[in-house]
Amino acid sequence: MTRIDLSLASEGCSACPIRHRAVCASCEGEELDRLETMKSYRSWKAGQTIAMEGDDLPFVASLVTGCATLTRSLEDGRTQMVGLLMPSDFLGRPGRRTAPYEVVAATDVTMCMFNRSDFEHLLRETPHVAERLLEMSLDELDAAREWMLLLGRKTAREKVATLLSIILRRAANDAYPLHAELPLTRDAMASYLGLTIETVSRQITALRKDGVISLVGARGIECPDLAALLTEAGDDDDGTFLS
Amino acid sequence: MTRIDLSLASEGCSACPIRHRAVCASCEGEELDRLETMKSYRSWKAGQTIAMEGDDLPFVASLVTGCATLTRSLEDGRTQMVGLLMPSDFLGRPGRRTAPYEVVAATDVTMCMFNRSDFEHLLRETPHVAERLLEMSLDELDAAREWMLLLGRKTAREKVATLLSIILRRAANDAYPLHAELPLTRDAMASYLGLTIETVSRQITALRKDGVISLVGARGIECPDLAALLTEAGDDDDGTFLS
DNA sequence: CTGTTTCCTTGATGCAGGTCAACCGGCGTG
DNA sequence: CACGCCGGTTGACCTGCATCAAGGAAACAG
Repeated sequence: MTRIDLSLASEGCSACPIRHRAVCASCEGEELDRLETMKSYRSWKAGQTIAMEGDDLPFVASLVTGCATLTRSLEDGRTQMVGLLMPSDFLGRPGRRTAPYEVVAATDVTMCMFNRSDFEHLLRETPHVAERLLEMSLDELDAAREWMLLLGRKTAREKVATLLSIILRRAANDAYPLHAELPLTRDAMASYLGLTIETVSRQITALRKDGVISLVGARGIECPDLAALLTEAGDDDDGTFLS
Repeated sequence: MTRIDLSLASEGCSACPIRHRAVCASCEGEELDRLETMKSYRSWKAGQTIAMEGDDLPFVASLVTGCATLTRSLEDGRTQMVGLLMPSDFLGRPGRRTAPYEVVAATDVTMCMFNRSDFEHLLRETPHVAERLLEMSLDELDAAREWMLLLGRKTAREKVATLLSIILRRAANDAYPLHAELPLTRDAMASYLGLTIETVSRQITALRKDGVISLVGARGIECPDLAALLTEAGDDDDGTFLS
């Protein structure tokens, strides 16, 4: 169920891959030392549940590697993804004990965890961290609002094109054609987009047949012309809304 | 276009109706005095635009009275409401100059405004305020996520029932049957819910015919049985997601 | 190697909600 | 008073996506 990732545990914060983007980004010297003593790593395998809706969540954490999803559900079982955590994203909320949504590892995941009440103390004493957390929360709020526009008004094709463009943009290697490995199953994509698996599959097929993207192996996608994909996405503004 | 609300301008913060819920909630004494010197009031009539998408927004503000909407749009004109500001809610983001969405007064509106860079200074110097702003932002994020569940997965009837229940709950006078005046036009409701005007109208009619609600005059609704309405809304948890 | 499971694709069909259009009542204005 | 306008309702029709169903391919276990 749980395993310690030794390669990370043995290194200090200064070698951390999310050192300069996570909630700890603005910490230096003493503050960083303090964080160092508070943190612990924990990993989950793809598909494992990190927390259930309503669970007690005694920690907060930064996602170090992998990808995790936040999902809310209705009583009859319909579900909607409401958050997608990527490396450096923050999980948990100071001042709240229970998780308001299910948290699931979409790929293998490693988190850098802090005891919640310890972290709350830290927040009160180091404005740096509080400031950075506010900034990250506001970014997430912006992302959520962009996502609302997608859910409320975009067509299935636009939704799929938008998601693919986000993933490609994240992968952001400067190679052409743009290439990325999908961190999400069709199921997770459908949950993200407020669609069914079948519709996602059909739209991906359609985009492929129209030459906007191509599939490489089981999980890879390529896009020869990002501008074309962005046009399909309905808004050709920057649309960087995964925070 | 702009007018000063004298009844508010003449009073100090201590008489402010949102004194204990807004971003200033935790301020006392000197901090409050400082806010007092920084603030100014401004009002808009229902329907007026407070800021356009992309506009420079040189202030941040607390909504004192009335109701305002935040709306994002696609290039071809489709729009989605992404925020609904009620009294005590905060508008603007420290560290950003331009509004990422259109802000419109849904009813007559009065705001308590601060110059943005002055407010940013204040934030850095008074952790109280920063803390409160973080708390409010996280509440808004929760609200946005609940809203995403609605947009992605609820049926038209559930959407309308959810919105009505939120409005009734906000109005929260203990009288029965529960009563409220709708602060939103059908248009605004449709924008909120990711539906068309026609569908909203039909669903309201349907709920009325089914005895779940009744209409009183042009803008009033009554609900004899909130539990029944919440059942129609699809989730009978508390669903308080207007922050 | 074979059976099972998981993930994905494709096809056939139905329906919720969008679109287009007409109409109604209230209200402000010339 | 007549008129136009605005917000809302209702009807007829259409379509985009969900639903139901079947089958393929890759990964894995025995």
